[in-house]
Amino acid sequence: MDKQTITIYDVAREADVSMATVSRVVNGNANVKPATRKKVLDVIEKLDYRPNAVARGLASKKTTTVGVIVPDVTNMYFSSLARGIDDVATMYKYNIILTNSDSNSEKEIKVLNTLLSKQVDGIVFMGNEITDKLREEFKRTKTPIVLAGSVDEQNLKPSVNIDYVAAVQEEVKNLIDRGNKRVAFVCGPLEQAINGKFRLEGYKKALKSAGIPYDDKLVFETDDTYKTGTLLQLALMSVNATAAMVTDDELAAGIMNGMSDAGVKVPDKFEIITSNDTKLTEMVRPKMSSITQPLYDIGAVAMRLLTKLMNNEDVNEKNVLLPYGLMKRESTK
Amino acid sequence: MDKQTITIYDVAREADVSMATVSRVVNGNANVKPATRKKVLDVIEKLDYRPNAVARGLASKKTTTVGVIVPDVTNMYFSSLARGIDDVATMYKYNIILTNSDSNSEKEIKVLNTLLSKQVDGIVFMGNEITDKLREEFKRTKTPIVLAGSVDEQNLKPSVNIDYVAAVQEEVKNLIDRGNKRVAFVCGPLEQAINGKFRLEGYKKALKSAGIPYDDKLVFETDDTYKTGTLLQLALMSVNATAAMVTDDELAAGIMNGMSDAGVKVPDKFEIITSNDTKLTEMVRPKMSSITQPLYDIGAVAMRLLTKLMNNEDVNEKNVLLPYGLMKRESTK
DNA sequence: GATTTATTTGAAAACGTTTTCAGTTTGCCG
DNA sequence: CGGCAAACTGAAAACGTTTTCAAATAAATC
Repeated sequence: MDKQTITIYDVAREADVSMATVSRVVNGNANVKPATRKKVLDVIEKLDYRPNAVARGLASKKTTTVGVIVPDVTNMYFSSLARGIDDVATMYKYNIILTNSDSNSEKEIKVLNTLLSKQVDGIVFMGNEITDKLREEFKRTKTPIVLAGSVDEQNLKPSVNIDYVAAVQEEVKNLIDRGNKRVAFVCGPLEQAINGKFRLEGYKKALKSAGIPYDDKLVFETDDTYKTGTLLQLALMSVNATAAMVTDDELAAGIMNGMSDAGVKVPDKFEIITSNDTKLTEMVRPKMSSITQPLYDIGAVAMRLLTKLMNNEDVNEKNVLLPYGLMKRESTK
Repeated sequence: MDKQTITIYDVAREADVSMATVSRVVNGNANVKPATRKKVLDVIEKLDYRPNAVARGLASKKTTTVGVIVPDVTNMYFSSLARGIDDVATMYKYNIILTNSDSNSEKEIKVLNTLLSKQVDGIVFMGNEITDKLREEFKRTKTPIVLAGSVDEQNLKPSVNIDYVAAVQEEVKNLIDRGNKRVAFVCGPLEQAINGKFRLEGYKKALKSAGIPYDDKLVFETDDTYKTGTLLQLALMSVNATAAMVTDDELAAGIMNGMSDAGVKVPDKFEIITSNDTKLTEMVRPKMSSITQPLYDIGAVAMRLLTKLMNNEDVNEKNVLLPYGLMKRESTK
């Protein structure tokens, strides 16, 4: 139907050189006489030749494409990471194939495999529950994989994160120090190591060093959505919580609005700290105090790490922890 | 280094059939005897064979990958569209290469070309300023392109949108009917046809039919960011505006918070209507009234349209307008 | 059972590059 | 100039599929 496309062969013929030479000039190989280079370049220009990346990928076994698996791009936390990833990806001449997994283990495995069949040069994975099956799939491939903003308790793969334990511990300590005896811990699925293992541990540690007994009535496991947050006000009140450490910004916004709508003043009657410092924290009233994470940077560093892995450079630190901070805004006293 | 990969040839040998036959069973071609099919399938299973999509792409000239060009995934408006796109893409067995353009025409052209060189089967483009140069690039390729949530005044390419003129006109009319004599129009870059041509036209029409003269002091051209919104309060007050029609949710949130922070009660002293109905409208207090757009659907329909184009099916309506709505929340009286 | 027709199969040529290896030129030196 | 190294260049073999076309086999018809 369309035999319009110009191939390297056409260029070679027209420039009266071999395909090899054309390939060399296209790839910036030094071993080509300036005169021939120019000749070829002119023909390329004239014919409007564009290399076919698929053929190139087949021949060179490099696609300059990396896969990105994300629970949901619609979530600001992940879109921020994704943006950081894409920026350094393009900086290194890669493109990203973006896939949404909905945190569904089956889908994760499925897209992982289609990404591999598409011969991506590497993968950055986001998603906090690394199931055994997924880990098996990870092991099956030699394609480099790095986790971004996602922890695997077994540290099978390189990763970029912050120190969730310390961050939560510090914030909960602050809450306690300000006089809150009953601090709730509102989180996403505890199955996810980031919640059930790390953040919860920080929470417990803070309680312990303050001599407060752990009460699992104060732990609320949710699905991480705004909507759910809005419905939590009553439950939180009924256990006499006066503050909450929340693991997701949208969830936290929901809780806060639920409180406000029910007439519970934030922060006077109820303090809230959230975890991701997305721009949502600033848009909401009162503005939410938050653990600050360099979201964009986590993505960017993860991608940078991946480029090294893809290049077979050796990396000294496989599990990077980026610095976190604590941003006091208006949802805490 | 790694000669681990199983090819179709290995399967053929092991199953004692030809590569053609293996290819047929992999592709679900009907013309293969059940017995051989099973034999091949067993070998595939045993060898853990996975087709190489790159080779497949070269041979078949189909990559089952589409390019998505978006100003910024971090913007909820676009991430919602992107999600719709990805969902129907995977439904039709495509993957998406996602690229951020920052609405920068040069970058748009650049990524467009790298997407084409990667032989994507189609492209969905988001970004509201279609420059002549970009249009030229669009014309250069036979790869189908559709615009999602993005208008081109010249209607060069198929697109999926809502009727921005009518939507804005209707909302501004409501504002006027409620007694607002001075309604501001706060928008992103007027160069973008969606603002400078369509929405502005709706605004003007509404004024006209209410017999109110158009006053360009009431038109505020911005960069569409939250931050800018927060800084607009004074300017809006100084032109005695009592309401604003805003073209972006984050921008609107900024304006509203700017107002609230300055002690101007919304909606009592100032009414605000926004345009994109992202989930932000619900998270902010007061909740923002908005034109509702089926964001996810716009993406989904655009992608569906693209599949048809890629399939050479003919489509009856090239420029789809999806229904919009008006959602009254708390930022209007 | 001989034909005819339909169903399955395989050989080999694409697809558009990169890359290896051997050959040609060129430049330099004595 | 002759000889040798260095700089360029080209032929052809990959890369791992799909696809075409003809051949082989099986099924159906009379």
